[in-house]
Amino acid sequence: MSATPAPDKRRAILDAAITVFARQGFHSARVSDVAAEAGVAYGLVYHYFDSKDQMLNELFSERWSLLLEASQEMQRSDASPRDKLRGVASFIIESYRHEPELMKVIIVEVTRAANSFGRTHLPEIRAAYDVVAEIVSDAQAAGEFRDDVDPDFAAMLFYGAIEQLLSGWIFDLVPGSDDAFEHAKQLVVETICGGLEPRPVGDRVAG
Amino acid sequence: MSATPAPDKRRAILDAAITVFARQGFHSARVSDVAAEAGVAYGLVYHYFDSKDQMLNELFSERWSLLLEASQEMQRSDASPRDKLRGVASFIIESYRHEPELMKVIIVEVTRAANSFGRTHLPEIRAAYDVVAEIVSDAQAAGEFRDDVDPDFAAMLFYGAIEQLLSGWIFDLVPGSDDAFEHAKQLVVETICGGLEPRPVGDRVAG
DNA sequence: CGCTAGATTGACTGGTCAGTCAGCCGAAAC
DNA sequence: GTTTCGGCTGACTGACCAGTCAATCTAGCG
Repeated sequence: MSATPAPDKRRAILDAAITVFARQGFHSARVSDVAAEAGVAYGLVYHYFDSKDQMLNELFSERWSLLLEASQEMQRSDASPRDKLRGVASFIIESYRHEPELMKVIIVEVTRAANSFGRTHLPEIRAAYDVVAEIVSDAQAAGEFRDDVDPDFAAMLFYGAIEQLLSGWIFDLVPGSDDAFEHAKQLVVETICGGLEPRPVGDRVAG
Repeated sequence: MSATPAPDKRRAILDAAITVFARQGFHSARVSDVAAEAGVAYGLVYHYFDSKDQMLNELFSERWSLLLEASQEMQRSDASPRDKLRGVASFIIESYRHEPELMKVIIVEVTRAANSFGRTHLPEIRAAYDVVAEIVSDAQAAGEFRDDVDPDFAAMLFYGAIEQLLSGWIFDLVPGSDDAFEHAKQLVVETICGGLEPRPVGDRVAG
């Protein structure tokens, strides 16, 4: 009947993989751990997936496409550049708030693992950077951002900063309360747009 | 005689480890690869080192202590906050310019590998963040930086941004010419201190 | 009921390496 | 010349684990 014959078990395995990869890291996670966590026989994992790698690839792509989509939607909107950036930052931070394990896996095992899975997914990752670069570029064309900063450069700073924040929460370098999340959303954009040095006059009119 | 009996071979092994780890990544680098690269018998590696891990640990700590020292020196100097930050950024970027393989290993295998070696060296890594946080904190006390941004938060943004830049060069996301390095030193500090939005009046008086 | 097909099981295999170890070699000591 | 000892060698071992596969189970169907 359906194209995906028995989606329950397949999903259960994927969910178990999130938990196990987040807990032990992809490398030291055994396939048997995933099977056990899912309450399923070892062999069944290979019924639904070609390899251990494929599970991670699927987890990443599934989620990253949402991020990409959300970013593009922000970019297309008629919000201010600052609000567009805030939208992207919010989406990422909200993703972490709601699914910290999945985001941990994505950041730690893919995005920041440029040697292994990061390389595989480089095009997808870069696509997300490009959207941010576009936001900056448009803002420059409209005179709302200074034009002596390369948009790609700005995009790297933006993502680097947010990833570092998430890493801080993931590894308890810094407490990750709901309050901290809300605060961070504002602050990361405020800092990147406004800078650390005080503005001469009063604060600019916030969007 | 000397405390370190035959430093030549030991150093040769360590240097070979840099090359091999940078080329293949720590995980897929075999100890036999390191021995071959050093032109040395397999067993000799274990004469000088307890384990494969120890080599990486030593490479990291050796270099990171220099970074920490340089940062502390900047922090103690009477330069402007902006110049202090530029000093730290410059040191890191210069390190990459002169020893790209070593820096690649440090960033990719330790700093951004929070699951494995990053965890081991967390105290050292955090110490470097703390110095930057102190620079920011002092600047705030002197009224030179706005005080509504948490210094630890600012430090994370700063390091996140720089690491992302290095990653871009390391993995050829972005060309890494001498020019790009000089430009990046200026721009990363300028962006973080000055922000992406244009300053109302003329540029502030640079230090 | 007998048949088929897909889901499910888990013991087993094959390959990969980190780390060991028994011994070799050359130089200094006597 | 012989002894000693640390640097040095590389074949070998033991552990680990991804992926395989033959067999069993279950459900639908005529």
